[in-house]
Amino acid sequence: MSQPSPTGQTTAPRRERILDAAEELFAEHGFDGVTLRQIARRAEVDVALANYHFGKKLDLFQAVFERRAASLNDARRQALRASQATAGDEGPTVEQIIEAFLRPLELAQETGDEGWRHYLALIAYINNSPYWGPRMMSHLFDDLVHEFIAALGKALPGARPENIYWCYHNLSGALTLTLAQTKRIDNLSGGLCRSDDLQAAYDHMIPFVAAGFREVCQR
Amino acid sequence: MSQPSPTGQTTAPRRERILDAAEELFAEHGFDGVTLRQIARRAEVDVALANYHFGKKLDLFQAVFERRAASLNDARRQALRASQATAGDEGPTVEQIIEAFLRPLELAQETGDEGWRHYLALIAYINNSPYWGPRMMSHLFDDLVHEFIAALGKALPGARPENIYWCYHNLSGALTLTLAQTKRIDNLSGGLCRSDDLQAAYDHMIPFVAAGFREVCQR
DNA sequence: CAGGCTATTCAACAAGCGTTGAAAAATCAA
DNA sequence: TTGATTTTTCAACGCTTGTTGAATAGCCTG
Repeated sequence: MSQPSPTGQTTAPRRERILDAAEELFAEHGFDGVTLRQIARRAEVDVALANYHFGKKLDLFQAVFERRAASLNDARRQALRASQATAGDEGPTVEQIIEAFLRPLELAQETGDEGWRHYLALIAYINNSPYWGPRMMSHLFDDLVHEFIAALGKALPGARPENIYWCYHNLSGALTLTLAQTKRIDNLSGGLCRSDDLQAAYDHMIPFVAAGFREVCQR
Repeated sequence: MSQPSPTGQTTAPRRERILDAAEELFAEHGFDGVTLRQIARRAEVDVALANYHFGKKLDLFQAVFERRAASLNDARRQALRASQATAGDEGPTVEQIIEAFLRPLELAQETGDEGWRHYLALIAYINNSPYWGPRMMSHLFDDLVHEFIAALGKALPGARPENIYWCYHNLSGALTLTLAQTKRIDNLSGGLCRSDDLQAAYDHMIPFVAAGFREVCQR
């Protein structure tokens, strides 16, 4: 009676509902800004159940962080491979690589599954946090990032590795702020730009970043 | 007997010590990740004193946020004015404008005053936070940002305002991650890049961003 | 239907939280 | 030295927090 509900909304398995609620709340308020009781309330579940399924609060946080990581990494890796397959011997261009790095995120956010939007906002929170940031990000994303950086190195022959890393840092920052969905650019532009218009965000980000890479790494 | 201490370290006026401690802790752990008791302990002060000087916890947070805002805005505005003064009728170039936007931050962080480093990390935290972000940032920084955007508009004749705002968004993201000082790029690059090497960070960021603006806004 | 396992709730714990009012100390003016 | 004012401490409040152990309900296997 729990899974095949007609609406398919509130009756998902409780374990999953806890993850969903935690994902949304952690993304908006951070680890310390959220209470296990708030999570339980939103999941319509008893407080103790989170503990039964996930252990301590920090373990729940990590479970949320890891739930979608593999599938996200697969999508991005696959996009990179695809661009490499269609390219010639010299490999894909900078634009194509950045495109492969970013578009899967846009697609994930556009599935209509709000969970992905919250998840990516959570990644933004973690990536920008001096405390959780380095360790948690490294653990899940370093391998993938190094693949992309290697591809960029090939697309920018003769570039100094140091320069590539600094450029990646700039890319990562622009992306992080986009994922955070803070609505700041909405206010600033008087409604001309909308944080939730992801296609516009990435359409402007890709040429911006590609030009930056070329400028810094290729002269 | 309190101010003219020989070392000038721990004997600063207590009100200021509270702000310093709060600044550092809020920057690292966010608003909810810090306890008034932790702040008081670091400031070597009684818990109740924070309340006496600043009121509620949120008021203290805002006091920290506002303490250095005016002087920072002045420095950046002055840098913009200087670049406008030395430029001809068509105004400063994109590089010069970005330079004016960023270098005062580098200088602030390099004064040796650790407080500035913490303060700028706090701004990164706020700017990336969906909850505090838009309102608090707008209140203190919108006027200045609009001045810079106007200058960029003049340096990029014919550019669509929408494109300029999206480029500013990318710039803001790269800057925010730099200010956060998360050490992620240090790990990723195997020590090749250092988050606290601000000159390197800005030296790479300025041409990167300027090229991005040109690419997106000027063709 | 019986029995074992998993999932879920209930009730409560000690600890720590932000905040407060009143007492004490320090500072300053006359 | 007085007395008034500001600054700082003390002690405590009511409340919420994360976490837990025991009790209950649900579910599958035989």
